[in-house]
Amino acid sequence: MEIPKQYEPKDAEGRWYPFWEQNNFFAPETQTEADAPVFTMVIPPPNVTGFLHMGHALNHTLQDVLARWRRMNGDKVLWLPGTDHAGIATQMVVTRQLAAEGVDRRDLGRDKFIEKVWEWKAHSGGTIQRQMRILGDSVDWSRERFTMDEGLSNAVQEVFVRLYDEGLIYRGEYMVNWSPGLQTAISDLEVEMKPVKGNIWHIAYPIGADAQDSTASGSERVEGLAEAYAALNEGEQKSGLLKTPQGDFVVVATTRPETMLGDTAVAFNPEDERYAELIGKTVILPLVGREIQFIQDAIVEKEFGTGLVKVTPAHDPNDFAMGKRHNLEFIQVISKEAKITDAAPEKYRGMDRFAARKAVVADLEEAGLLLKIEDYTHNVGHCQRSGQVVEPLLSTQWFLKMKPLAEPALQAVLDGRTKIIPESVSKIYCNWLENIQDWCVSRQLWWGHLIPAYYTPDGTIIVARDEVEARERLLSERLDPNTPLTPETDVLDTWFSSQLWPFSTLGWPEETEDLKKFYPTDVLVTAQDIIFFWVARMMMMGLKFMGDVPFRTVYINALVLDPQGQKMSKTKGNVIDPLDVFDKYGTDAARFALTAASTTGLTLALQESKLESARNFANKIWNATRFVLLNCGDIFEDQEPIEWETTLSEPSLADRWILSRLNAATGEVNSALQEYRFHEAAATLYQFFWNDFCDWYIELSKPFVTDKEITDENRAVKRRIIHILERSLTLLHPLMPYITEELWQRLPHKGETICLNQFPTAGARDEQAEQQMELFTGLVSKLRNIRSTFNIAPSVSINAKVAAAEATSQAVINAMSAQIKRLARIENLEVVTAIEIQKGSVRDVVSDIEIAVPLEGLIDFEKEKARLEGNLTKLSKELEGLQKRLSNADFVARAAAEVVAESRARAAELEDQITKLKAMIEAM
RNA sequence: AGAAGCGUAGCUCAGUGGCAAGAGCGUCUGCCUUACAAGCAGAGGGUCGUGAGUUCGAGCCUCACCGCUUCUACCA
Repeated sequence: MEIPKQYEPKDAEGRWYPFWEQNNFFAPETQTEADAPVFTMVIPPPNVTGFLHMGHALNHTLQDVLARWRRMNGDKVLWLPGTDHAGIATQMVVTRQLAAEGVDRRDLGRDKFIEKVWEWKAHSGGTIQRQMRILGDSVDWSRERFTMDEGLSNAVQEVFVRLYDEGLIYRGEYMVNWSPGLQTAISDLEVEMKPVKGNIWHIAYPIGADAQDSTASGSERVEGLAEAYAALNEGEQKSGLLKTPQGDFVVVATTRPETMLGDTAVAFNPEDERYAELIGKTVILPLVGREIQFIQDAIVEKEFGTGLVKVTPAHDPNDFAMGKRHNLEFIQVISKEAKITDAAPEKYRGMDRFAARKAVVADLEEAGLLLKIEDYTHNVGHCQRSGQVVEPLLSTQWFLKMKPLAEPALQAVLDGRTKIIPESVSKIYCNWLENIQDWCVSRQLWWGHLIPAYYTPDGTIIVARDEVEARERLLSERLDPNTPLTPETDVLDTWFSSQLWPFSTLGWPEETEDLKKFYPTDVLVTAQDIIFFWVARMMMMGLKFMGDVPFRTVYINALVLDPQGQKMSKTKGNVIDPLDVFDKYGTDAARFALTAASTTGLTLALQESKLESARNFANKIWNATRFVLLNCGDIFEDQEPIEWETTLSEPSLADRWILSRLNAATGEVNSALQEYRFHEAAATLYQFFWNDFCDWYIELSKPFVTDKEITDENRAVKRRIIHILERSLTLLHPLMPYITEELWQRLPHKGETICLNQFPTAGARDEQAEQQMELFTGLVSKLRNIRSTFNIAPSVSINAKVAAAEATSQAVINAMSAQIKRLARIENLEVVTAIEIQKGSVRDVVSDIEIAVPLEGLIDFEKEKARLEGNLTKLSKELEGLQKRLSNADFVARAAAEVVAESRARAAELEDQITKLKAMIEAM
């Protein structure tokens, strides 16, 4: 049989996915047992425009581990795939593509553009799906969904209408985050605050009553204000006014001087005595000439800047609130294009906001009103998608009231109906819900779900599923059903449809079989950056429309960092493409590395070394199987799976031990996955397979397995090794699907695929066998250690004497003596009752066993003495600690009885070893 | 500004109040021992951030401090 010495992942990875998919192994219908438990997950839908990034690779791997594990446990598993229409991102991609062809989106028109998007999706939209197949995602492709599908669009419409009818959706003119780059409103969550180096400009506003026409128009320069301001700041501030021969001035400080064109008040704190005298007075707004009032508002902090704030109600959220409170005028001086409007003086009209800032500053300087410029770094909102500075703008938009929806979603997590892992994330979740703000859901885009609303010529809003229903609603509101209706052109925020994902994908609002069977889902595996965007909103919608939480458990997977522990970002240029990684190391290795790195933390630094060791592990699995196939293939009589052999020969110590270790590993893997401790499952499998199975069991099997004769005993060992290997591959399959399928298919097996092979359940441990094996491995290791310490070449044989105090130890040594000799390369192993003092021997002790290795002439006595004394010191120190503890009456009285007993036993063992070591040193 | 999390071997991280604090990688030594050099065998490496407290007993619990990270809110 030809089997390469190195595992070549490409081969197996290309072959098995089509086989799995064509045979429908991943459809829940594959599980035909009627009362099988149902296990459901919906995939966090990636953007249809996107490519999978490292975060997806991790996210999908963990979901696939769960799905495959549960499926092998006999559950009816549905892992539902799909993609998100990603309004902004997709519109940008297609717009850019059209632009490259020389076509302007606006010339094309809305309907044609949307056609183009669908065309684009048909041709280029399959990337995600192809990549998911490479990852090995065991999703049910027959149930794949897209957020713009007809069914999901119906769900969106239905939800919108119902929420509107309940008064939870409203339309109105409010301050929103406007993205001038995208020409749409965006939600608070889509605004990213970034520190920007800027300035605070201190500007003098002349007091109205005293103001001369000249200063108001700015045609004549005011002299000496800056000096007066400096003087004012020197002394005690009784009054905040600047008194000059040309009249009194107040000073405001601002980071956005261009917005002064829209100022309609100047505000100060009611408790600020410096400005109390200003009540009832007005200022003349420089450059504009508008007379505006003073207001008092507690939001203004006395200590910040000058304690006076210019108020621009149409261009700042706080000022907007003040404007509402004090009934101020709202003057929009910045347009949706971020240009100065006609509401501003002619000179500035049409200027870009940043150009206008420069012009305003220059003109104030000219007029002598600019008193101070401070450097200042402050947080400025940027549009997450376009990167442009967000403009707070007064705009008519649709909003969703969140408080009434948030309350049940909060409660569901507090009372544990949905469990968030890790626990710390649920605090973040709760905190956000407790302070939730209304959500601006309308977007001025073309690609997305149209808001189901109509307007009559007089501006009455009719929300309805379609025009027919709209006319019915007109009638029911006693309006003319033939009134001309203009449909709304705004679309909904993409997250408005994503929040319905756990039930819209199952057919809602229809009462489908799937919906009944699969809702609520069991687990949502997702990333922490979409807890607010997505998880919290799904919770709200699930509770609202399904009356139950959308998922029992939310598992937050780690954020994948680069090898230096830095967040990956395009600007830093440290983004790692998962497909490159999967290509280089193999899918199974990459999956294993990601699973093994999924520890309790919220981040995960992806190191090459982890991928390498995972690749080496895959190779180890390959070669262990290669060994079995080459040496045990001769007993494959038929394809019947090989069970644990008990009849041909009595199981040896090694046999009992490996079965016990397998049971231990099986139990640990099952409980680790049950509790989402992915790294523990991976570590357990790695250690069991490599350290127990390969390092010891396969090694111990060699004399039997490579024997040309097939005795009953040899046959039994072969059958046992095949059994353990088959069980190991099955345990490994959820983490490493391709290599395990590839190898399992070559072993005697039942069933078409390892994907549906029964996952092992843990049998009983054999404590005695484990203890005895520990004695054996300890002895072999000690002998190897002696060889290594004295530089005995592997080719050189040595002799050894051993004497065990306990009868059980003696029995183990006798039973395993051939193996001890083979593994430690001992020519003659003498088992004696006591070792007499003998010069020229290396002495040591392991557990209750004394060892002597005659190495006449090879021993440096000084060094050897130092070595033994080193051991002695170490043991004595430990014993000292134990004795101190045991002599403490409080410890003996209060500590658990087992702990005390253990300490005593350990102390006794140490005393024994110390005595032996002392004798050995003495004898030298 | 608030909130949360993290500081354990050279690196990345595990670690239920109680065995002698672990793993992978890296380092050092010796091996092409018939499954695997992507391997085998052996070794070295730790005042568990600092300081106090609780406890018979603390890497783990409490408090303070230092350092790093993230999230939320945003004051002109």
